[in-house]
Amino acid sequence: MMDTKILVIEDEIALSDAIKTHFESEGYDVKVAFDGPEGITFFKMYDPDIIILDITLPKKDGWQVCREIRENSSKPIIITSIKGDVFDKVLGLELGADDYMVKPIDNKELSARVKAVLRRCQSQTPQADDEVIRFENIEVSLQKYELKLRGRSVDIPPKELELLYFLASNYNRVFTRDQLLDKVWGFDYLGDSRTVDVHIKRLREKLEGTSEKWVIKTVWGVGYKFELLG
Amino acid sequence: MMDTKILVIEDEIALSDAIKTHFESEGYDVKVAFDGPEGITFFKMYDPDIIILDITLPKKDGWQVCREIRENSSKPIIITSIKGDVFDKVLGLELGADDYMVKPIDNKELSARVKAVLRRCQSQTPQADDEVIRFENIEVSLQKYELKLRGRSVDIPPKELELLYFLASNYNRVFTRDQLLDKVWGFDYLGDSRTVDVHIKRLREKLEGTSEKWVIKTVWGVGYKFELLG
DNA sequence: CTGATTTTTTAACGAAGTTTGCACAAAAAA
DNA sequence: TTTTTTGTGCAAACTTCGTTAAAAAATCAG
Repeated sequence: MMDTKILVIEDEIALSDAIKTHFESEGYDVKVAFDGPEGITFFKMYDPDIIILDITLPKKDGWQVCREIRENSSKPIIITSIKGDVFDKVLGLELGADDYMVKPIDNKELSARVKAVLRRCQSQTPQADDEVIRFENIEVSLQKYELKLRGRSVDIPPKELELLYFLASNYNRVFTRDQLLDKVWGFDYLGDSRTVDVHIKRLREKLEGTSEKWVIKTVWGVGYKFELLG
Repeated sequence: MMDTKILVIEDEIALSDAIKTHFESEGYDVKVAFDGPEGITFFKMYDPDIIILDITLPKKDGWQVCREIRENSSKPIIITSIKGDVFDKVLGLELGADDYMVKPIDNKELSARVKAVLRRCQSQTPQADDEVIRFENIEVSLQKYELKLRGRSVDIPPKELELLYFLASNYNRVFTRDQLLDKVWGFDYLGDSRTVDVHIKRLREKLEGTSEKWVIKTVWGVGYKFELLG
């Protein structure tokens, strides 16, 4: 298998080091650039398969770098943004970014996203996308923003879908309300943790009686989990 | 229960008073410093969980204070600045501030930000692998918050689970009630050591007859241990 | 842009579950 | 026996949870 090459454009050395070490341990080939112009140069020289690009960079910011890379190439780009940054999803997508993450970066999550993005870009059929979670009688697609129960499409608001998707893709694991706010609502979210309860309630209404094999369970004093039953 | 300590470094007395009153009414412990050096001193003495730091301060400005705090600690810092101040977000982020607010300060928003920042800092940690403790017929997972006896999932309240987890992961070692209160309930817990007895009792009820190979044993005059037999 | 509709968030309150303090009984050492 | 330590039952205090309703925010259609 040919080594997949990752270019990391990131000025915070501690972070870029961590990412480099992590991906190298997973068998990728990694190169790091520390500012915008260096990023562009390395991109041309190194010809990476995927770029992980920070928004706040010295000399030339991430948006600009993204734009320039897109002039010559359609290689996938994952954008990372610091908390508190003015960060525009839509702008990112218009510039041709393929995914984005808000710092702090969790290596495991980054890995998953890199894999997902590569898979997406390598498979020619754009419809064939693996970001669908399936268990008995349930199917959650983040890309189509669609929930299917017993094969039937069910209307569901976006936040509920995202919450369900997150819980289901980390099944059996408990998350506190605060963790869910971070992961589903986002790092910068300001708001009450009781919000989670209400969404869970509405999810349970929709899912009620769909299957005996799984359930959204309350772990008293801790939080919630999507549990697969034996 | 809410024992979170906030250090407010702010020279404008009307404002610091308002903040103090507000957070105390929400159950936080608040201390106020009125200039830079005092802020540093209080930081060392008081060991707060979070710092709310004004930029314009007598004697030593907020940037400098931020820098000095960051030399020794990664405790979260929220910076406040007067509207119209020369105010550099990026500089702030580089110095390690965690959030910003522009005056005038709205108490509710400040509360929300404090909560959000604390949440962020707390959910940094728990990505750890699932540490499951296993002995014959027993399985304790802190990640799933689950206790399995003879392969069956058994309902158990969080404190009991944590106590069991702690004892089992330090099997054969005796802990006094006070040590258990420290380790399981938290070092700042104030309460009766008989509480431990009660939890031990209920644990024993649940675990009774599960296995001949281990037991929660009383060490008379000392405390308890999870003992492996054989 | 405006008003209607949907979604999300907040607030409140009762219900359910947990933890704790206390009193006293039982057990172990002295 | 006396003293000390531990076990247990119970009720009170406390936390957390589920649900509802209403406010606020976002989205959509015209």
